[in-house]
Amino acid sequence: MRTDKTTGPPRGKRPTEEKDGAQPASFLLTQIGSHAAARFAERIAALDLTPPHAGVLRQIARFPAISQRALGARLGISASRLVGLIDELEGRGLVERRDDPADRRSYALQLSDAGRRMLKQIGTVAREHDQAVCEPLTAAERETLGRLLQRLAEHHGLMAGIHPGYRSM
Amino acid sequence: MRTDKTTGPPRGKRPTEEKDGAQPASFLLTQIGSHAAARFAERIAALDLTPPHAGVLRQIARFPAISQRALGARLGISASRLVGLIDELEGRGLVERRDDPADRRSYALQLSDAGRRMLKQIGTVAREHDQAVCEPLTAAERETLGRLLQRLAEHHGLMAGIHPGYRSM
DNA sequence: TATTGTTATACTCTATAACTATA
DNA sequence: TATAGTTATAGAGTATAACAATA
Repeated sequence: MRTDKTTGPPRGKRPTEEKDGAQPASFLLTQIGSHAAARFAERIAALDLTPPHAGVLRQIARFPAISQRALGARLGISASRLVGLIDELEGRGLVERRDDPADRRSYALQLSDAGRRMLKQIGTVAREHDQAVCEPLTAAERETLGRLLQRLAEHHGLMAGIHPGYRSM
Repeated sequence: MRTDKTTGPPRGKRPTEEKDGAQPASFLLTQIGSHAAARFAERIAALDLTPPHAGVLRQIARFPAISQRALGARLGISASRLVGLIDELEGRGLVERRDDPADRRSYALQLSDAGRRMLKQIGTVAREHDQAVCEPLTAAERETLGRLLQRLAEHHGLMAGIHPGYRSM
């Protein structure tokens, strides 16, 4: 028997129109995470790269001689899509497709010297980005935030460099 | 004259292959935020809704009689895209396009009773989602995380219900 | 017969521009 | 002339399926 107060907007307290008090943490995570991803994409666009490009370079550095297939699986990117990404990076001399002596179907992906330099620049950009994102927090607060987020990431099975949202953008 | 140690993978310490110690908070935010968004999308799919649908319902509840144009601006969604979203919600009897007496070009969007009930269900799902996301944290830790995230959101100008990533998915 | 890289194809999502009816 | 909603169109991004070479 719902009492029929259907007309107005009496949801909770509605303190003001601009800010609700205390949103759920999960909502804030989605919102800030999306914002952070967009800002990072803007920054590395200055290097003529997209987030997927950066992810590819990082993973090749981490696992030299990895095959395209394995790399795709690791990043959550389809093999067919990876072809284009590697094409672009190879075309710019950042990545090399060497022959895999053990299996002539596969490539053994390697970073070139230029690729390693680019990765260093990405690191610099990433640190600047991190500074900007965490700007309003003290060092101690950043430490606290980092620990809590790390716990969440581990709980949800999110591993190291994998798939931070290599979609769209 | 760079000493030529170009072959190996001597980046930093490389403690193990599976987990790096301490990733930047910004990266964790992107990763967890993306994960949380995907999980929320899964949950409301059980209500036959997408995140943009939920955002539309929430904003109409918050600003009854809002026009489509204003709603789109508020959500960061183009006016043309909003047409389809509202069509779907209206087709399911959740939203009503009433005439705006002040301006015959505009609609005055309203939630129906069914729309309000649906919004309640979304609220329930959202709470379950929040629980799941924050599961490994104690109540005190959730409180701490929430405060830190709120500070970040305010610093970056992210307002209440706006654009938590109503893209793709 | 299975797998690697590749290509072809199709599908989803979304925005921009053009259109109408009001203002 | 400008604005609300709508429709048409086009572009970006991505995955799935088919294909050739190799295992």
